[in-house]
Amino acid sequence: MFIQVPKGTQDILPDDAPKWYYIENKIREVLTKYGYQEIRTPAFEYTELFIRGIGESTDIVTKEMFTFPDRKERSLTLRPEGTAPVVRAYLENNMDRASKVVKLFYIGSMFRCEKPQGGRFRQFNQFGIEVIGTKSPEADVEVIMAALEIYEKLGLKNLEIVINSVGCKKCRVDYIQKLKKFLSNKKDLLCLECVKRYEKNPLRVFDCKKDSCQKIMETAPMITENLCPECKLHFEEVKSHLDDFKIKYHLDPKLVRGLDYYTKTAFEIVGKGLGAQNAIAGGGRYDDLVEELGGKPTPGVGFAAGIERMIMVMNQQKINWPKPKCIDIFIVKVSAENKDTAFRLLQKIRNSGLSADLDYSNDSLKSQMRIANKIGARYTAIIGEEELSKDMVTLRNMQTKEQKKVKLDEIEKELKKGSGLNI
RNA sequence: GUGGGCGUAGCUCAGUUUGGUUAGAGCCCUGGAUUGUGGCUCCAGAGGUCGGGGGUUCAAAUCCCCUCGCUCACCCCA
Repeated sequence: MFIQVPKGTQDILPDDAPKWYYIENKIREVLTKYGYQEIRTPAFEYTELFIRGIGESTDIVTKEMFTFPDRKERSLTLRPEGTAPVVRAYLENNMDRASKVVKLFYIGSMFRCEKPQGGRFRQFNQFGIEVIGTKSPEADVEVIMAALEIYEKLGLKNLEIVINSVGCKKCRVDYIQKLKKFLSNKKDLLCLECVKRYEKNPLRVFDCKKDSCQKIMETAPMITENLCPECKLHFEEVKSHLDDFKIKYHLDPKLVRGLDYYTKTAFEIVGKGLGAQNAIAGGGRYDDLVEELGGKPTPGVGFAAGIERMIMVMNQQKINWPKPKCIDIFIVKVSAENKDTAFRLLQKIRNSGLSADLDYSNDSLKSQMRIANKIGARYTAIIGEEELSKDMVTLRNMQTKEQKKVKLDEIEKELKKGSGLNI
């Protein structure tokens, strides 16, 4: 076997590439309308950024990062997510001084060293947005609406919004204590995994799929019942704005996200029929992150969305992708003697702004016509003795089969007539 | 990291249970029928280390062991 792509990576082949730029353009179009500006950060950062940003005990940091030393033994890591780098860039470039609220978006590859699975890759692409500098619940809602509009414009259907509040530093600590207390005398009833979770992050016990653990958690205290007044009010306002815009959502007090920096609002957008990896976007508020990374206390909110998973949903829902543009004109030479003329004409047509191509081989006319047909050329320009003697080509409309002789100089004019060959 | 399924032509797959001549089909590709004209049809042709290595055997795509890859689920996430 030849060398293959590394595990969990993939080639985007010419047939699929247009899907990607179609999606990327739509993302840029919608987010620009919402007042966001694009930012591009490096593919790797100093490892410490992610340890401090995402959290030392998270799965991403403990077992999923591509980490390697540079030549001076400084530890680098391929970015596993986009928020920490954006906040780093925000601080490093003093963006807080330019305006009070900064609204950024990014599109790019992320890297996590996990075992690949349906909808899960080691290099995958996300787009995401970050609103830094406001604690207004309107920002939380705007972020969700921006994501929804992108999905809607691309034709995605059957999406569900799941939302929760995970509280702030203060009320979460109180709540976790309460939850631990509740679980402490039930530890022997929990599964092995959940006993570990109890120690590490008791909120995750809610996620366990085992019936026995679920049963115990039914009577557990809920975070939403234990929010401090500020968090409770914030959550109420977020919900009422969503109601106001008639955006349907599903409240899930058990939704806990895997990154430590989330506070208050946490949400996911879930696609149906995607298998186990069904979250196409996830995000929330991170009011402590900027400070964690060395800035002044500054609130923020955002989300990250998986582009591969979007494409999976779109393919599954049989969305009509825009057709890629075909070549305008394919030059066909009757014999090898017309090669030079054909080559010169080719470049001339290209210089006029039309797309053109030809087959460089000396294959038969029939074979060249087949190629023209296969690549979907709108017209062929046939060059032979007969045409050359009059400084003309035979222009053939490949759809209608109509053809006529046209002066070399008038090919461009002929094609640009609009309806094309009307002969 | 744990567990299941699968690797045969560029693609989709048959053949593996029960080892037995030159490993098949459809699509795709190339050429011809049509000597200056594509798609449809017909004809012909090309294309394979049967994922890789080792073992058993007179004989292995087929049985055994190892390995690599893909895939699904768990964990977690986009």
